[in-house]
Amino acid sequence: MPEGHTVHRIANEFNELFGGKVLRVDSPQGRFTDARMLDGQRLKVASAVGKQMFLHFQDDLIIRIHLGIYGKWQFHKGLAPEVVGQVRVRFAVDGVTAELRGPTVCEVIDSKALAEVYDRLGPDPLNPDPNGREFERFASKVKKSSTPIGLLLMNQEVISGIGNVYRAEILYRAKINPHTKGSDLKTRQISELWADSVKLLSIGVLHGVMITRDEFFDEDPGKLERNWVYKREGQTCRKCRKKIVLEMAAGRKLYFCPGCQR
DNA sequence: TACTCATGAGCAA
DNA sequence: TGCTCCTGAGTAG
Repeated sequence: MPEGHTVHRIANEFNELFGGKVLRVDSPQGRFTDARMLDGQRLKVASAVGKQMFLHFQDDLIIRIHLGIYGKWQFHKGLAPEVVGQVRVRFAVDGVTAELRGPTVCEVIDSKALAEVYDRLGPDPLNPDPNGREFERFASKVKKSSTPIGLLLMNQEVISGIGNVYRAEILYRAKINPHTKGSDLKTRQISELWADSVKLLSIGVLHGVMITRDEFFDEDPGKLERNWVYKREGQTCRKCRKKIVLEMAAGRKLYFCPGCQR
């Protein structure tokens, strides 16, 4: 489930399992041609911004990984398993192997290129600045834009880490219609969107799934009960009983409640 | 077995 | 806006 919370979880797991260690790196599929260059290097630290993960090795070697829709990580304890299917890259130490399949991006960059990636990305609710500067960046981009908030939340230059599920759920929780222009939102509403993003993504990191109903923040109720509107088109709203609507917006499915989100 | 769909994003028109 | 790429799960027949 590659929205920002998944990527941060994986980065945490990498730090626990591989941080400070010398890694064996190979590409069974053969498409990650830089695997040989990284093999035998020490991983300093893993970090994440939005949906992108960065593995920082010695000598200014950084692997940038973006899962896209299809990308997946699998961690195996014990002996390295036999390769099944298309494995882009494997990272291993004695007793642990991490396999990456189907990423949109898996490439080696240096710190200069990393800075350029950081510049492009909007603030990440999972890396909040205690001084509130990240919120200010988000608010200023939203206020200046005549684009609907439903599209702005999906734009990684505006806020990074939000995907289709959180987009729909965060707007529902804020009772904001996704077609509302960014510039028409009140500061209070933008502030609420940011605060709720911080909250929901943090819950997501904790559980590993996207739970957006407060009553289930402590325990996952299963995928049919986790959300308010996502994938619930045609079903009745859990609050106002109106039917949840599904529209296509910029090629992606957009779910909302026409009663609660006027 | 074949087809459809998905939590993403870059690019051309 | 539509096409393309990447992979695997679920479903129809």
